[in-house]
This record gives sequence, C-alpha cells and structure tokens, in this order.
Amino acid sequence: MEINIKKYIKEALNSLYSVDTTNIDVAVEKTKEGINGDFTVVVFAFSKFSKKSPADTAKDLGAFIKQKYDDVSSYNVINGFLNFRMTNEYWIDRLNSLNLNNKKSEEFDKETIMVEFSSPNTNKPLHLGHIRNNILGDSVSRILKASGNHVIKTNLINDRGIHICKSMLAWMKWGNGETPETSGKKGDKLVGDYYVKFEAEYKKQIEELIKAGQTETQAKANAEIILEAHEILRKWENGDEEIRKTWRMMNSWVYKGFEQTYSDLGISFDKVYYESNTYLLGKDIVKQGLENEIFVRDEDSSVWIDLTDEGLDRKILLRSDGTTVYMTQDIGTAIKRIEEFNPSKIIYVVGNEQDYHFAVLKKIISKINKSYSDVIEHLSYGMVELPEGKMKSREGKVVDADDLMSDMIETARNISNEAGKIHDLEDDEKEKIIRMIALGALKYFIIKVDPKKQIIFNPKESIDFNGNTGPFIQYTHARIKSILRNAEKMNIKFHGKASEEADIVDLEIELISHLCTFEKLIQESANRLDPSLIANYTYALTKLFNQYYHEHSILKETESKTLQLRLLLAQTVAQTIKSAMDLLGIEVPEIM
RNA sequence: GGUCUAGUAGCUCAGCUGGAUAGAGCAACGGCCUUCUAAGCCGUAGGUCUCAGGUUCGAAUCCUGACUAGAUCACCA
Repeated sequence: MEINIKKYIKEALNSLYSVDTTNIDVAVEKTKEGINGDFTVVVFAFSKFSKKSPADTAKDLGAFIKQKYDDVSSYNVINGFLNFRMTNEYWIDRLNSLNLNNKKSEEFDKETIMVEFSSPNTNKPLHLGHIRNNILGDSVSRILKASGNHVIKTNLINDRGIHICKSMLAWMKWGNGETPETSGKKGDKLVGDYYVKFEAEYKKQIEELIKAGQTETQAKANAEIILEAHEILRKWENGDEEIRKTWRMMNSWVYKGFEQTYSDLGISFDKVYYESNTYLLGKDIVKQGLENEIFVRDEDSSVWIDLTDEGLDRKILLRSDGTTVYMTQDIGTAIKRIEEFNPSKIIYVVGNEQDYHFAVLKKIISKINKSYSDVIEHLSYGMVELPEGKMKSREGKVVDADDLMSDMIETARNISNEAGKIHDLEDDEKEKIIRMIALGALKYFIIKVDPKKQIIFNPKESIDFNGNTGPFIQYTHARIKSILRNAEKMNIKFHGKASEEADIVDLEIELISHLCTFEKLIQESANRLDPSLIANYTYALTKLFNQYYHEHSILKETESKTLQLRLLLAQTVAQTIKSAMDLLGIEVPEIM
C-alpha cells in the first residue's frame, strides 16, 4: 500500500532533482492522529537534493505527485512533513483486494524450521512458567507457518536424570504403592508430590548435618537421601531392571498428566524426543572434534572446548569418567536433527537463564560445521515470577497450570452467567465457549507482553476480562458475527464487494488502513519471533472497530452501497481478528 | 568481578529499523443501554520516558558512562 507512495516519491525526486533513487530509503508512515492525511512522508533528508528548505521540498514533491497520480486526492505540508490524503476509491479498492484470494501461493514451504519448546522434566507438574513457554512456542510455530515456512514442532522430554530419581526414591520409601488410580490424583501431580517430599527430607538432613558441624556444601553432598538418589541414578544407567520398571511406570503417569494439560492448553507436537534416547548422542561427535582439534582433552581425560577467544569460557563436554553432560546431549541432538530434517533453523524456546548455554551451543555447532553456523537460534524469554520471587517446585511454591486454568474457567463461567447471552445454548456449547474465553484470557495475558521481558504474576490479582484482554477481542468478534447473522435474518443480500462510489467515513479509512498492514506484520512478527506484535495489532484493530461500531450503525444504513461497504468492512475485521487470534493459539466464539 | 537483559502514568504494558503535542488497559472520578451484544463507548485526572553526557535538522528510540533490578559465568540440567 504505502509502497505506492514510496514509488511516487522516488519518481518525483528523480524528475525534480535528478536524483538516483536506487539506494534511497523513503520513510512513509501512517499519518498521526489529529493531522489531515493518510500517509506521511518525512522529507528532511531530501533537502540536500533540492537545496531548499524541507517545507519547500515537501511542497515540490506534493505538487508533482498530486498532479500526476489520481489516487492521491490532496496533500499538505506541516512542519516539514508531507501528508497525503488518498481518494475514497483508493481505500475501497484496498478493502476489496483484501478479500480477493490473498493467498500468497508462491510463499509456501520456503524453509524448514524446527521449533523446540515445552521440554519439561518428568518429576513434577507444569506450572505458569511452562505455560508461557508452551504458548510462546506454539504461537511462534503458527506465525512461522503463516509466513510461509514448513514448521516442525518438537518437544524434548527430559525423562532421565537425578530429578526423576528423587521422585522415585521418595515414592519407593513412602509411597506404599500409591498410584494415580488408588489416590485419584493426576499422574504428574502424584509424582510431583513425591519430589516435594524428597526435597523436604533432604533439607531436614542437610540441617542436621550442619548442626553436626559440616559445611553446607559438605552437608548437601553427604546427606544420606541424596546418596541414595545417586545410587538409583547409577542403577538406572546400568540398566537395573527393577529401577527401570519403576521409572517407566512413574513416567507413564506423568505423560498421562501432561497429555491432559497439553490438550487443555491446545498444544500439540509433530515430533517428541525423549532424553533417555538422546542423552548418549554426541559422544562420537566429541570424539571426532578431538581428532579435528576443535576440542581438547585435559590430563584427567575430561574433554573441553576453549571459547575464551570468543568472549566465552572453557566448557566441559565429557566428564573425566567419560560420561556425557547436558551440552554433549544437546550437540548430538542438534546434529542429528540437522542431518535428519535439514532445517534452515532450529529455534529453541527456552528461558533466559540458559542464554549462556545456547551461546556456547551455537558456537560449538558452527565450529563443527561452518555451514551450520546460523541454524541454532535461541528464543530466550523472561521468567515468570511471583511477587515474592522465583517459583520453586521443590517447595511447592508454584502457580500450577491445571489449577490456574480451572480458576479461569470458573471466573469465565460466572461472568458469562451474569451477562446471560449464551443461556439459550446447549450445555456443551456453553461449556465450549466458556473454556474458549477462559483460555483466551489466560493466553492473551501472557502472549501480549514482549517475550524477553520478565513477567511478575500476582495470584491475588486475577487476570482481567475487560480492557486489553483476550475476551475483549473475542467479544468484538462475536459482536460482528451477530451483525452478520442479523443481516441475513433481515434478508439483506450481501455482495462481498464494495462499490467505489460508496460513501466512506474517516474511521472506515483508518480501519482499512490498519487491515492492510496485517500481512506485513505477520512477516515482521516471524522475523522477530515475537507474537506480542500480533496481540497488540489485534487489540488496536478491535479497539478501533468498537469505536466505529458505536458511532455508525451498520444495519440501519439505508443507502445500499454504503451498507454493502460496511458489511464488507465488518466481515473483514472479523476475519482478521480470527486469523490473528489463531496465530496466538486463541479461538474466537460466534456468540458470547 | 566478566557477560547478557530490562528500567516509560500509582499498577500492568505499547511505542517497528531515530520523526510532529509519549499511547493503551487496570485502579479513581464523571457521563452513555426504548438504537446492530454495555466483556462496550466517551470524558476528567495522572509523565523530569532512571540519571549524566554524546551523535543530528530532530533522541523514549542510536552511542558512552553511571545507578537500580534480574539472569548467567559448575565434571547440574
């Protein structure tokens, strides 16, 4: 759209001042509120070509363009800014073209991009921090897909390690064979409870040892219960069948619980990896790296990479006993994925506490193979914290994902009952809408903030359903749908196209102008891996429509061309809201 | 101490690669339902954009340096 204006300006610069415009970037913006115009060109930079003041330059350019192009209806110059007003026909044409087949068919499966997110540990249930991770990963995947890429959503489940051994040990000690069936507890919750039990006992033992004169470090290493946990880990690694059986059983409980939470959240994956299958990967690569002298072996036979030249540190890749560390596994998995899928990017949605880890991983991968340098990308997001600080699973101080969702559903139900607009629906329909609203409120609340910023969540302050929220946007969608239904009931024949002769008001131009930027915004949001741009865009669109809705009746419009224009505009807004919210993983109702 | 990230209204956040008088929501106060869904709309009030320099026609935005907060720098993941 504003590409036209750019073209015009370049042409004018060339004709008027003989400027070679190939490398000139023309800044075209939406005209600020309160100033007459649709597009604004910043002309300060062109003074050097015209050898005139910005204001005179702007006048030259404006006159030239107004005279030559008939989609420009007028121009004015204020403070050296050149403002153009486009004709009504121009805007109506824009609206019509938004409704043509705007499928960018040539942009399909441009690149293969792998997005890894969620990646939970299996010793505890998911909490609000995981929710942020999941909806970020899910939304980014949707946005990358919408911008024309082939996306593979993947989850690497951390199903082995000391953490799950802790839960197992506590269960073996104090569980009396308790299962999700006998206790009626969700599987992940049950296993999480034993993790908390372990940590409580561990803490007690540490305190006792400190009282007996040990230092904290000593106490942490010597507590009997942690030694037992390490023993279980050793047995696990040696394939002890009894331990493996318990491990499989408890993990299966957890998976069932996770499945439920993922399904409630509307999250799914294309490919799931288990760390118990991948943790040994990477050893061979490290060996090769040793031969190629990318890595070094210390005297105690541990293997390292030295990144001090790159502003990073030395990082261990294999322990002196030859066992792998987290990094080894990540190297192996990354290389395996690259070889298997040949993705142009693997995006890791992981909290910013692991910035350093991924900086190192990226360096290592590019040292292994230069052509892989740009594959690894870390989508680092800020932690979700409570007013009193970090959430701590081991102390049970977390905002549980399932609890939060059911609280939200409860609130949504109350608000909906009060409004009474969906009373007539069948119970299951009602329930579906209530869940949609609850999830919409929760997801929007999180996704609207810039991923890299930390979120402090105060459980005492409930998540809003009014203002800049998911439900507000959903509500506007339902409102528009209601208008379109009423139009049908009134036997208004809707053409799906607007006449260029229709009347058009300022708010309509603003709406159309906003709608026109959606496609570009998806690209930008994909480039920046930032769904919050979509959220803010949608809110602005919705806000604008509600204003319009209030000031101009659609169905009472008697002039048929204007009525058609308004119906088309309303429908386009509804569609755009729906697709935008879909990119955030939020559904919108027809009625609410 | 090194590195990274953030600091905008009482609170939660927008503000794109520098552009005109810094915007929303929540909370407060005042209006608007015989009119397409009031989960809405309009208005009032609320700001030294952490501070100090610099770059330039022009800085919340870019650079440098302070200050504050968080993260990270393990033979943990």
